[in-house]
Amino acid sequence: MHQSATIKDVAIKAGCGVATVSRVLNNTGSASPEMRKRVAAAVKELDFQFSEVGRSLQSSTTRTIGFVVPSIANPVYADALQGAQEVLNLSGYQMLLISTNYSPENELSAIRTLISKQVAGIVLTVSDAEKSEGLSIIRDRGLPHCLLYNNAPANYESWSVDDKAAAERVAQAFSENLHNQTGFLALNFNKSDRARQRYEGYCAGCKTRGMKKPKLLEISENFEELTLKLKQFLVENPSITGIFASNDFLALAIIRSARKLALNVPRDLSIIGFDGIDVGSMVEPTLATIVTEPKMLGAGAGRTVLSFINKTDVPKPPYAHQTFSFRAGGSLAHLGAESSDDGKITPFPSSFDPTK
Amino acid sequence: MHQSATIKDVAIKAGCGVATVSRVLNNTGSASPEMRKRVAAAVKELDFQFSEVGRSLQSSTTRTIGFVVPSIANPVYADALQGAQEVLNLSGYQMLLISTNYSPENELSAIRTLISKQVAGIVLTVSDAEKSEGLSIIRDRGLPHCLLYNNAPANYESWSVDDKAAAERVAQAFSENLHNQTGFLALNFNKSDRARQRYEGYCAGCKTRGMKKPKLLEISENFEELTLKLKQFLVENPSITGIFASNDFLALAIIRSARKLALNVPRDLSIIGFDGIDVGSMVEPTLATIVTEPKMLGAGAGRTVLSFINKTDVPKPPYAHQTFSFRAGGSLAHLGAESSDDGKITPFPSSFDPTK
DNA sequence: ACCGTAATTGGAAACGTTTCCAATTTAGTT
DNA sequence: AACTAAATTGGAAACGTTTCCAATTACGGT
Repeated sequence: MHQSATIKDVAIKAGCGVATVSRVLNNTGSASPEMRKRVAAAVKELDFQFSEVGRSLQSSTTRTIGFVVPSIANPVYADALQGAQEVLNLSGYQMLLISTNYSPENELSAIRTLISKQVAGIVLTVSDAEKSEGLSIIRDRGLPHCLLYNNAPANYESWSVDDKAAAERVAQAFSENLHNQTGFLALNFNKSDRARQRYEGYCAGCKTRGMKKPKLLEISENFEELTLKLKQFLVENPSITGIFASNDFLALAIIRSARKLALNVPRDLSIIGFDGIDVGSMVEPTLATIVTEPKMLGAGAGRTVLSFINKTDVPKPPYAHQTFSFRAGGSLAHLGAESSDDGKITPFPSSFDPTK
Repeated sequence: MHQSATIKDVAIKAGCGVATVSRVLNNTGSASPEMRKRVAAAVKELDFQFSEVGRSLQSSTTRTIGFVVPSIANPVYADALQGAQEVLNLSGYQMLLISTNYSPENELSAIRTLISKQVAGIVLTVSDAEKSEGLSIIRDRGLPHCLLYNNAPANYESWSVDDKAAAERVAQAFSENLHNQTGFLALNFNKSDRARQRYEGYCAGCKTRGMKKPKLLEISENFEELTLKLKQFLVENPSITGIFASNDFLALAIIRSARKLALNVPRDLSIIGFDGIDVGSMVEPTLATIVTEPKMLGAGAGRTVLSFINKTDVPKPPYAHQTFSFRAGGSLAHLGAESSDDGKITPFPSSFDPTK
């Protein structure tokens, strides 16, 4: 339970001044072999490690990058963090992580906290990049930063999926398979500009391809209600043949709900997801989805901030159309002439209860 | 791009000493209303925020807790981190996060880094709690700490799933459904004491219930080879009727592989997973699995460390048998008399290719 | 008007580093 | 042997806080 030794302790034990210890340990300035030996011995004996706090105060820079994300539990951000982590570790930086639960107020206080902790840079995902107060603060201070999963306003660095283009690609997929009227399923629509941009892009894509404007199906946290909402949704919009879910998790959930309503996916209802999580290709039917690369994006954002700090070349984010790809899957059906069942549904009873 | 203001700047602008500013801002000691007003004005004008670095140096404590986990991308740890995050935030602490990629060397250097950053406490998952060098260092220093997902040696605090008991529960489930010879599927068996303890517990459970000793099927990172390995495994062990996968992800992967081999789950092969990820109950068949609560565990570990720091009552981890529960699912079949197909298999060709 | 007590205030030290600069030692040249 | 240049060394200041302590000011009560 011993207190940490300081450089002063080392100096005393080695019988020299603190300046010498500092020089020896940092390999800056000269020192006699004899002195090096004595210092090394003292360090070993005391199990000395520098206090980063002392160092930071003196150098006014911490080797710490702040991260602000909506949720760690969301695999998209978790993967991005893992990617960033690997990049940071190689450069000897650490990750100070705050999750905001999709709340703009938390974003602001998180950013303030990171600033007072004197992080060397910040990687962040905000709920609305255009209006974010925290983001302006960061800018005003001239803190190295990079957006992640936010399509950036002018002059902001950002590593992100081009949500609009990706959503248009989804419209294309539905169109190619002769779907005309589809739905868009979103969670927390108002809390994230990502969901909104996907919807926007999707509407645009549908319009371009002469499809009907997609119907919006919005749900809150509560997944239990999803089945009921889906049933209601399909009754109100009987011509719907497909649903674009704004993430894969929702896609799998809606497939389950469809199953509970005795609907066959994809025969009665096609589903396309977003994100490309691995389990999507393990389930039956496999999930048609937009595949993204969260790890690559997180790593990129990390590298970008590091490059600002080190004043090296800023890495180029991928071109918009390279931030995603479409993965075909069994959940998307082609509405050929042979398809007699055109979306008319018999919503219940549930033929199968997976909770049993 | 302005430099951060310091307390000295505030003092000058407010026309007083730094001690006064400190007292006013921290609400410690007295100050005249007039003075408070002047200081407040100066703070606002300069957009002053304390430097936590300066504060930490003086108080020799950071409001930061270090976290060491094998991987952020693994949803179990991601969820645990999210749970811890929420607890920390409420107490005004932040999370300094390092992931080790399941490597003991990285564990040690991560711990050293955290110590030199002077974290107030550490929550950590190590690959082998009995032998961890980093853990001893933490102990020697008397740093507040708590293990997460490691069953603790004596005197160590830990929030963890009782892997052995949970694995025994899996044996019970197979036994109740009249399975006799089963397999155990593990990834990175040697890198984690979790997997080993599950295997141990599972073997013990099978023995207790008079089942045959489970066969071990071990794979490396590469999921592509899984199908081939499974085929080989079943050819070599034709009497196997069920497989216990050491996590849900593996369970879903093995179900896919079974499907590729034209095997029906659960008719030809039953599967039980571990972790209880949500998608497990969305897929068809639903996944029988051990449900755990990573968020609760992460939050508990966080609270434990905070309680050490604040010298308040240490929260009690759940009793061993409350750290998990068994969730029934369609992937586990009852081998009744009507089951004519007793595990004899015709391993190929694949009748369905989900990548098409 | 005067005194004692309480409230208010600021100077200075301390926390653990790095780095400037000056002082000392060593080595090399004549 | 004397002198110069180079290498080695340590003292002290600085980074941004908090807090001890002493000094100053304000306020009631006689």
